[in-house]
Amino acid sequence: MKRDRIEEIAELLDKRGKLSLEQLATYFPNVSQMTLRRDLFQLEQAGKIIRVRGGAMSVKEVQKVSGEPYTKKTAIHTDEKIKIAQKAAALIDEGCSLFIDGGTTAMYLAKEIPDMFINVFTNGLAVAIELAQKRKLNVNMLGGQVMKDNLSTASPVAKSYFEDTNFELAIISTTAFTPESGFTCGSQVEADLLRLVRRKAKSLYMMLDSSKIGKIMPYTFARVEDIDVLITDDNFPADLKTLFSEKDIVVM
Amino acid sequence: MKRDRIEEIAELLDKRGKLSLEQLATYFPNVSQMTLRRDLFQLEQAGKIIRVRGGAMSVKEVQKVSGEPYTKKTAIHTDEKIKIAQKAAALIDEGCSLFIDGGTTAMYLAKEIPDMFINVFTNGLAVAIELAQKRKLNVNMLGGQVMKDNLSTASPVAKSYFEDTNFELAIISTTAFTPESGFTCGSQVEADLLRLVRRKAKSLYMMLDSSKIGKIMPYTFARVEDIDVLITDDNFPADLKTLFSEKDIVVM
DNA sequence: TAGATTTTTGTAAAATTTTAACACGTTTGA
DNA sequence: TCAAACGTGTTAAAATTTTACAAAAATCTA
Repeated sequence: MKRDRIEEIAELLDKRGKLSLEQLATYFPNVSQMTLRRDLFQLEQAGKIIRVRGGAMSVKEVQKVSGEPYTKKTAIHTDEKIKIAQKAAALIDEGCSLFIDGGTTAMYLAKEIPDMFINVFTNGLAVAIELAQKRKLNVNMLGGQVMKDNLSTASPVAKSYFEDTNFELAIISTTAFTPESGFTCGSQVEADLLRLVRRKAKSLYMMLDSSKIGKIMPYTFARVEDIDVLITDDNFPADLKTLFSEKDIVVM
Repeated sequence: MKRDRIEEIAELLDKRGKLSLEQLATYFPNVSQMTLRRDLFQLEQAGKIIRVRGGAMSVKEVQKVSGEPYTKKTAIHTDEKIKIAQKAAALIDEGCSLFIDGGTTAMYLAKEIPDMFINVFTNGLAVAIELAQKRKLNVNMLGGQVMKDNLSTASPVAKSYFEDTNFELAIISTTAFTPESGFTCGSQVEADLLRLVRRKAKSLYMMLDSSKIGKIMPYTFARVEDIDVLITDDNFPADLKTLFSEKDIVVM
């Protein structure tokens, strides 16, 4: 039981890279934090993890040369995003061809996608690296100028790149949403890219964590009626839910 | 002075592996612990160290353990590669536009390039992420299929991408070299890309760590006479040095 | 060069996390 | 069966980190 738990913790850390003690505690509700602490201590002794203030991280994570998440402040709304990502990952069918954007939610989606034969296009550097870990999966990176704040690329040249590529599905996450302005983002070229993706894809799934509702960014890249499925979390307001449902958009 | 101190801290940590804040404080008696703390925070952001309770440890230290395919590669001959990267970084002038490839040596180069106003094109995902950390620097990522073994992209589409872009300098690293076959790599599309880069760039600097001498890969992308500067380590054989020098190629 | 603005630094309190100590139930093995 | 060893939970104490604010230094600008 102890052994099992410790192994589970090690696996979790390998998957997540880094976990706080509180997050660990939610995974193991029937033991105390002190016990988990002692487990972490043992794993540290074994050289499998590194304890950092607030929790621990897997050694593997550090070994990824410039691995992103552990430096980033991914702390915000992580759990919601992971849940959304899990829902989205479940919607992907083997053999399909899809586009994923470069946001942080997309990053979690990349982690959750199981290793299977699919073609993925992305404009996210971190997303591409994460996906490259999977053997069966084929990753295609969109080129362009790298945006430093979210590690994704965008460029007008993408248009020509897309000419010869096809994908059935696009799963994108938004940084801001209001019913009036629709889904918006902060950069002109990014909006251009996403609009292009929207037109290219047969279906468009949108990942929206509820913390982004009510925010408006300068450029609209999609409106409510443009999407086919909305993937969100439990805090999604009921009135918005009906708004989407009325337009035959699946909310999950 | 801040910059210097931070660098000193990074070096110290690379040497010692792990240091407590108190130990650090004895090394820097004229600044407060809070300042050191902030320095460590910055270094953590840059991905060079990991802060642990009580102090910090260098990423290198952790990386010395075993790891994944890409990681494994980076672990070998690290010190030589870093030295080569430092030499190469010193050759970059502010304001210029250059291409860097996606290899592991290029990764170290990316780390060594100071934050200045330059334009960098790269086909390396990890390289792009590393460069994106720098404020003044502008990064452009080449798109294409992601090669999982070295986290770089290559695609025939790159050709069209390059049509409107210009760079004076290309610094690329090779995976194999012999005087007869020249600089070779393992993938057809990668060779295509590098040949294209070679023709686009006014000057071509090649990074070659001596462990790669004598190895041959299937595709030649450059011959001895194609390059302008060869950047290598101290173990570089004297006879090869003369071979390059005879063709007016700077060896350093 | 003076003045304004930004950056860097120091101090001390507040918040958080970790450790230590002890008690209690369970398992193990003679 | 009993005792020793082990795993666990609870609490208080210790240590570390973060935050907030002010002062000093450096940089920029007119």
